[in-house]
Amino acid sequence: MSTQDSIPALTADDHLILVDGSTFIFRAYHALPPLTRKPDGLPVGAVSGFCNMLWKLLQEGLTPEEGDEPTHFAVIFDHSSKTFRNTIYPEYKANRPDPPEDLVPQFGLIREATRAFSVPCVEQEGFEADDLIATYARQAAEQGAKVTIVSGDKDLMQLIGPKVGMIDTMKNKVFGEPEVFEKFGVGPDKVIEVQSLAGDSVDNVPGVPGIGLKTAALLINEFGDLESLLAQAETIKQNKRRENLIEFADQARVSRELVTLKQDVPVEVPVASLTVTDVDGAKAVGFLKAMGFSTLTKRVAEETGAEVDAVEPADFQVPGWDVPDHKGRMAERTEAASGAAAAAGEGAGTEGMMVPQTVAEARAETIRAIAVDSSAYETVTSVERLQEWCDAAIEKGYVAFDTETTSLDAMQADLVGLSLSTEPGQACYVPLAHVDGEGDLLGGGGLLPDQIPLKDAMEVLKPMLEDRSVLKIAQNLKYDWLVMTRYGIDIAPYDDTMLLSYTVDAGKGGNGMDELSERWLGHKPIPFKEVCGSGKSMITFDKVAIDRATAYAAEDADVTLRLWQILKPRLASDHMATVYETLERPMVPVLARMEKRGISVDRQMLSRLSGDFAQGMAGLESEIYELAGETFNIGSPKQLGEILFGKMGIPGGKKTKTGAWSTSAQVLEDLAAEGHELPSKIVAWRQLSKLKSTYSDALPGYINPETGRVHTSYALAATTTGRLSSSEPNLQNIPVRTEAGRKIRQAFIAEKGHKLVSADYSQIELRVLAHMADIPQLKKAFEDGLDIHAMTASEMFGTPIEGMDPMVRRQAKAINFGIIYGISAFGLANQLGISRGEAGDYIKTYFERFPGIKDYMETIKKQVHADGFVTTIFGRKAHYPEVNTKNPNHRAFYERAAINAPIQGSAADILRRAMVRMEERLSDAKLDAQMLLQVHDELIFEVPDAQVDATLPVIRDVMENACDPALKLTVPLQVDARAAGNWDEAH
DNA sequence: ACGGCCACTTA
DNA sequence: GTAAGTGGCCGTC
Repeated sequence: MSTQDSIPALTADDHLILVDGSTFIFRAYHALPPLTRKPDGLPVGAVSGFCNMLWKLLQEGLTPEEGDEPTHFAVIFDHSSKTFRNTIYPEYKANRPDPPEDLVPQFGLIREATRAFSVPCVEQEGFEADDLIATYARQAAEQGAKVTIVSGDKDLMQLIGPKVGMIDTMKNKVFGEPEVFEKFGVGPDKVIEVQSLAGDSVDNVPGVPGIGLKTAALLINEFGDLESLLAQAETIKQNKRRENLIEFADQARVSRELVTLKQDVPVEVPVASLTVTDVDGAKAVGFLKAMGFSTLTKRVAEETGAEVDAVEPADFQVPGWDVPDHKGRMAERTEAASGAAAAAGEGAGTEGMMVPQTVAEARAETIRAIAVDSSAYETVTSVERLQEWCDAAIEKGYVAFDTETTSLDAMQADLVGLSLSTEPGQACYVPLAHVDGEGDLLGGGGLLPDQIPLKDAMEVLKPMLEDRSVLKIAQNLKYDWLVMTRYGIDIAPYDDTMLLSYTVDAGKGGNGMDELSERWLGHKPIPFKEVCGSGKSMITFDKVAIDRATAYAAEDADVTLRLWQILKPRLASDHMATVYETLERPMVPVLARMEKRGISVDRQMLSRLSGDFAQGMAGLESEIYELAGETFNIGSPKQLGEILFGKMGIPGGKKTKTGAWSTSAQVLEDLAAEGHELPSKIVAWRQLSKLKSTYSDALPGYINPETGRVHTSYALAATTTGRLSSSEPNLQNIPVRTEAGRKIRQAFIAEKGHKLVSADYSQIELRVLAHMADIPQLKKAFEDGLDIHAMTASEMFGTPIEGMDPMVRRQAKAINFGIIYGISAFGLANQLGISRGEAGDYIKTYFERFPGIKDYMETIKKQVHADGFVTTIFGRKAHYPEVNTKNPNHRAFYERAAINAPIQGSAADILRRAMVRMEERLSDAKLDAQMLLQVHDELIFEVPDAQVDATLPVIRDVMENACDPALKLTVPLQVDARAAGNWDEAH
């Protein structure tokens, strides 16, 4: 090429940076918080991340050291989705979903951004960005220059070599040979071989079935490369592996072609022309101003000498973005600047004048810029230093804290240490009960030196942790609250980062600290299992060496503080402060106390039941073996399927997702109805087996040896809808349906001299629906105290409520439930055992009788597609980020979930309101009733015998009026409450 | 030892 | 058709 001759070649002094633009966009979009431009709501989160990274790289190179600045620089993009790889293998990247709607306009914007910073922007028809990067990297390296690829894409790792490095700026991670080895189990030169075997589900590279990265690395390390392996495949010992390697040899060869990057693309832009030129300040500032990135605008202006005020924001079209659609919402948001800066502590400088979104983003940007360095933390070993940390917390007015203990079960956990952080990057760990982890032989386990005596530490900490003017910030505070309360400390006031995240982002992903840290800080905290191990070899935290414990524990406090600074301002920007303050935060001590109280179970009774169940199972077992003509494992659906549909030749078996015979209760009951004897015995056996293993056998193991009671753990941030969940043990699914099951429930008993009171809302979800969808007939029926299912049947079929056929009522009941679940003809047909057509007719009739319900459903669907979330009557949000998927089945699923969420979630909100008020109302009435359990529409209390009559009305009153005064529900709520010696009779 | 699948339990 | 959690089996690590 003639141009190449006129430009000097690269030299050993040159440094070429190649930014993988396409993957950066996706990564930035998902990793960074969503951010929209102020005036029109144009999504610019990924653009912001990109500009910050680009500017940093241009300024500093890869390290802040001198001499590492790039001499050559380019951002490489994919041109279109079809490349030469699709000719080799049409399925390549075929299962890639379409990019999210709000990401599309950012593709063009990032190209604009690149040009605004005067950086070459390269893409080429028929080739992926990866191929261009491979080609440029090879050319530059051959000319002796240093090359750095900026990407997190593992597919580029094959390029790494002496001259070619790779860095993931989003995760602040440098990839060299050791990192490649860690990821693929081989060096960069063998990455292709491993990938061709392991395949890649994301890119739809097939590989060889049954071979993952681990096995692939093993094989390549043994045989050298793919072809040698395939040539010697016969010698592989493992049957399945050998067969697959032989059968799928050609598939592996195709895979190898797919993953091999093309290093000889006839590039249209020569590598030597990718030189760095000075940033044109006015041009860059114009772009940044147009985007509304105030922090970066200022920084770039300072560095380039451009006058911010003198530059007009750049004007350009953004394809795929409709401005008018978003104006209304944005205008509303702008008004809500209220106290967002104060919300997160130090509201410094200009923040007070910014809108909440901008505060939140500016905060995130600043915090991300401070590196998390787990070697920089302090181990506090003296009372004096601890006092200084507490003073610092009091001075600041807030402190992040975290406890380290001997157990994940807060009810059995002993305090081992505690960490504090008052500003990002600064944190300490206070070891209190670490013991010698090594010398078991010499009776190790002695308390290690240089630890503050527990009692002295608590004396220093207590005033600060209980100080009303110091906000304590924790991740999943309920745990720490339970631990600290046993040491006589009542933490207040507090914030919980897990609940903050749940409040603003429910449905977008988990709310655990590690996940939040990666999502918001781009930082992966030290995993617990790297400190304590896992499984059988797991050690308790008191055996962890103190320096290691400091790195882990102080990092948790550091990360928690950062998350708080990022998430707290979002309460204002997202209008979620009331939800957090009335439905989330106050639940922490309420649930903690319920967990602490626990509930009594009758151990003897459960043990007897286990015996009874075992006997019943044994009887059924022999009958089953007799009928089957052989013994087999009844608990194995696979073996059972072979007996029923293979050996016995019964036809009509359904398939499960994995293609195996379905042996679900539904299938077995259908077979029983056809006159087969075996299936119903299997169903009966399975029920007994479940009752025995999950309940009568397992529950006694949860009895706490100190309290003699069972303490469940409630998760506040586990569901998308706002419901709680219960685990270890799950006390929200204790049997009630069958006689045998109710025996389990009878084992939940009141303390001597007490009764259990169960108070449950009647039809709360249908009432909520009647209110939200504003259905006159339903509301009237609830006001008149009618049988709602009978009334539904009467409306639909015109039959009088008096003397109604129970089967007709049953059908109406199924439809009512179906409505709550986002009805489909398929589901209703399944439930009622009728045809899809009949079910469709029922639904049609229902919608004709209750047109408001149909309107409600359509409105919800529109909302979720437009906003990505739906809301409950109290403003809780449930997000469905994938609802706009093209897959019709998935789409319909998310739509049903979105229809259900406001109904289920509003009911959950009402329960939460009742729970938050309950304790005070009881104590005001001088009642000693204790709230023990919550089961979605039911609360269980333990009440002194003498107070039962006085307590019931109070409980009912609180529950029935739980919406007051925030909201006037247009249907009455009805609560039924009863007292008895055990849960079954109270229910 | 761990994870996916299937089955069962609840509201 | 919605929302959850647990236990046994069974294949992979």
